[in-house]
Amino acid sequence: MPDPSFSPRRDVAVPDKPALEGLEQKWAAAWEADGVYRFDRTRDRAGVYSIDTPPPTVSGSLHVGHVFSYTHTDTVARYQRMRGREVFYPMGWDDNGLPTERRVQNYYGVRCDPSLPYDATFTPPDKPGKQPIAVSRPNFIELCARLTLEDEKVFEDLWRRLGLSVDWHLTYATIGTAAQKVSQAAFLRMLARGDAYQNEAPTLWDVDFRTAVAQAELEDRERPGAYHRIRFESATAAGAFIEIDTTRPELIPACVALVAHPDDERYRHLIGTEVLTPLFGVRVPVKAHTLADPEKGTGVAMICTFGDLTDVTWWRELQLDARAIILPNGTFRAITWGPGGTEGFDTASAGRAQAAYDQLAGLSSEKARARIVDLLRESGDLLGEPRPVMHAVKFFEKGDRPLEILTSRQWFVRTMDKRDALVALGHQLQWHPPYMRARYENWVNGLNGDWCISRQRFFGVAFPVWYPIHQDGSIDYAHPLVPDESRLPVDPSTDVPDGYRPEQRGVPGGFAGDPDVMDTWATSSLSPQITGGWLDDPDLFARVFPMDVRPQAHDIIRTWLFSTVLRSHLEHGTLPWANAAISGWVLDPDRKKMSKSKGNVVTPMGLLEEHGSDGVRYWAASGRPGVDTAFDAGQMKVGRRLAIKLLNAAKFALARPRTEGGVTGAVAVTAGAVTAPIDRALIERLAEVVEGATRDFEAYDYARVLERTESFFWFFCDNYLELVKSRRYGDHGEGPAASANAAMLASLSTLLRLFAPFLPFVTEEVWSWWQTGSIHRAAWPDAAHLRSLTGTAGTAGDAAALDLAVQVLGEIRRKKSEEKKPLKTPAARVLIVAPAASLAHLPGIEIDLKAAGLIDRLDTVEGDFRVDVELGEIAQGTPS
RNA sequence: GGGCGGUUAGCUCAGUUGGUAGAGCACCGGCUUUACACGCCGGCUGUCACAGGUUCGAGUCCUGUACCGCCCACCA
Repeated sequence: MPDPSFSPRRDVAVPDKPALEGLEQKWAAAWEADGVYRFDRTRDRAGVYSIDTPPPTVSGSLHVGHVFSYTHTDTVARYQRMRGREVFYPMGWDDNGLPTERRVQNYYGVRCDPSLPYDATFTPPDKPGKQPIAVSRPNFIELCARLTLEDEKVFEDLWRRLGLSVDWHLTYATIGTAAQKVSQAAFLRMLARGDAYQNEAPTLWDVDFRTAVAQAELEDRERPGAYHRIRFESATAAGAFIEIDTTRPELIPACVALVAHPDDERYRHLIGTEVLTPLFGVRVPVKAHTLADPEKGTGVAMICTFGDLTDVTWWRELQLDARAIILPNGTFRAITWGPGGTEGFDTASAGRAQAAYDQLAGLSSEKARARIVDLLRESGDLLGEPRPVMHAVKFFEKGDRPLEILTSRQWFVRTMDKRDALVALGHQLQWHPPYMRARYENWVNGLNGDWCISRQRFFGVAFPVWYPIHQDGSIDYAHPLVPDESRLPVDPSTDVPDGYRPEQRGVPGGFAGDPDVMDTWATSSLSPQITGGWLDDPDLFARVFPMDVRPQAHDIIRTWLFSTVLRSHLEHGTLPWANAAISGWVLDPDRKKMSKSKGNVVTPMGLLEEHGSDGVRYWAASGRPGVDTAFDAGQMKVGRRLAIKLLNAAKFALARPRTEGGVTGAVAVTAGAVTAPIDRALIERLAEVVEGATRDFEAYDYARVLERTESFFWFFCDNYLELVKSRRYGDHGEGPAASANAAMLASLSTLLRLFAPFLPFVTEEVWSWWQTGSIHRAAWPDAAHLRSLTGTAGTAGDAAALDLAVQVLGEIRRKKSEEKKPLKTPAARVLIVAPAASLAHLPGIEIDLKAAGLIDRLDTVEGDFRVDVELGEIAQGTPS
């Protein structure tokens, strides 16, 4: 059976002192020059293995966790390449979004003001000034692009050093033109189909970033708070009160109702009555709703617009008034109370309400809370003192203050009506490890609203939409103006809708651009379409999509993975990929997630320099799919030693034996060349390793492949090579030497290729000593080919022969160790007691055993297995 | 409150159809052995979290409990 990867050179060149130093630079340059990882787009879909690479956020630095998970993907990519598939392995940069905005603002000392026109001559100051300079959105975006370009270069250098086999011609940026065009086109298609819609509704709002955020970007944080027992007086029976508990007394001015459970006997008689809010004297109804929990507080809750998501539900389902008090920046807005005052704020005691409220206007929620507690205490409406409590509060994951809920106009993607389809797609997807599907399903089933994709920010993909302005100056949101796809990407803050002139911007009868940008996930959820050339290169798209794998970490299943599945479902009616390979996190030795500060102490580049890229990759690849793994420099040292061992073992295997016939280290190994029982057993064992490794790689269990290969390799070095050393040097003739050489070379070739996905540098180095071409384009080892080397007779019984040899050799070693004798001490007499069936294998291994064990006399007796060893003396004159 | 993982040697972890408990690191002892002292050989180390159950036999399967971690939740 031909093995095209096994084409040894005639001029084998093994260095005297092989070393790892410098291999990364040497081979990274060679791979680039030779285009080893270049994607060949002439292959059809079946011949391609396509990867939906996660784009790391560039406005930060790469940390150990990135090295960890990207290595996992790279091992699979390299395996697939060696299996003969053309690997589509792009690299993206997530330079879109809030983190970049923040960095650019600080770095250049600027602030985005979308109302300004583009200034082509603008250059940022050398040093950021005290007062941020206001710049237009296009100028701001230019600065973002400029800064991220620098970051991206640093990232690329690290990835090359780590040995990621990406095709560096296939890069993308989430703010790049291609990404903008795809995002906008996909949005317009959603709009046309009705999958995207605009709505003015209560929305989760971050008061610092002053933008809407999505459910997926929430996180709960434990914060100290306090229950305040507040009394509401009956509107009809003076002196009768209802008591409630609240953690947000400052929202009393926004109170629109009280609510109790319909089955709660204590309050049933009050349902349908009205009460007056304390301090403000607003008449609000007492309502019944099943979400009111009799166990919580007093059993009656205050409904405000809006304190939390339950308030939104109550407000909507009970059809209550809206009484909004918080501005987008988180402060209490100015309000006129009393009959004829600001809508919704009618009250019986206007003067008192106004006096109270004026003390809150302009304050943040936190400050207003402290103030209103004083007022309530003075009025007697606060019963007892606040009772401190720790409770979970919702935050934007990147935010510093609790979220508020504000009514605003936002763009949404319909997801609630697609949950069943999304769950079904989750079942079609192959998850590695499988239990990660539960997180996805959990999330989909827990969705409580459509996906809000608009953000009131600047550095993102703009909504390609304008609105007509009525003659009265109001904006006609119901009839958005959209561009033809051929115009994309557009920036509605500078571009003009078809049929309008620039001077019509913002004037009655003219148009207004949509001021918002898309959520970063609304763009990155299209990563397969962006990299695959969905719009511009349908030929490429057909060759790579749906993709083979999405590698990513488990913390963004609810965001990136979910949204990508959704978008692919909407746009193509299919899954975006067949497999999801989920990586775990890197943890501190004390089991905490690697923190930023630690990540800065342990820089990835520093690790690569200290332990070598192969050493670091070894550690990374030992982390099983989906499993959080402790940071362990010890494992990197082990990996480095493994790489060094490979150099030395290869040097030995390729050394020219001292034979008259001039058999060199690199003869081609042909069918039937492996004849000695020990050699045949080794090859059979290796064939089994290859089968297992292939099976595991197909299941994305790269860690097991490494484990299997490594385990075999150490056996190969410590036992097999020691056993056959003498024979392969030709001490017992050319025939026996040829068998050992054939087995050694076949093993070396196979081991190098098994290790190649994990240790790309050292394996390429060794490969280059005696083979042509890159090992990373060589064929993955084949068990059938290996077995053909042992001829057609089969290898039954050979395994037992090898086992016996190893056991006896072990006993001799133990004896020498026990007696603290040098290993070169001869064994004067060795007696093997063993069953006849076992002893029958002895003739086949006797030569190797005697040579390796320095045995002078070897006897055998039938019986239960035992080995007796008598040591001799080291002969005088033995060279030391 | 719901869900998902985990609990095996001092440490980090394997243990895939149930069949006498494993590796590496660390530790101890020994050895310059014509690939490697960035090496080699040998040794020490376990109520497999706990309690039941199924089975001839359970680290492995079932039930429950405890603890750790993560995800989710309408936390007034």
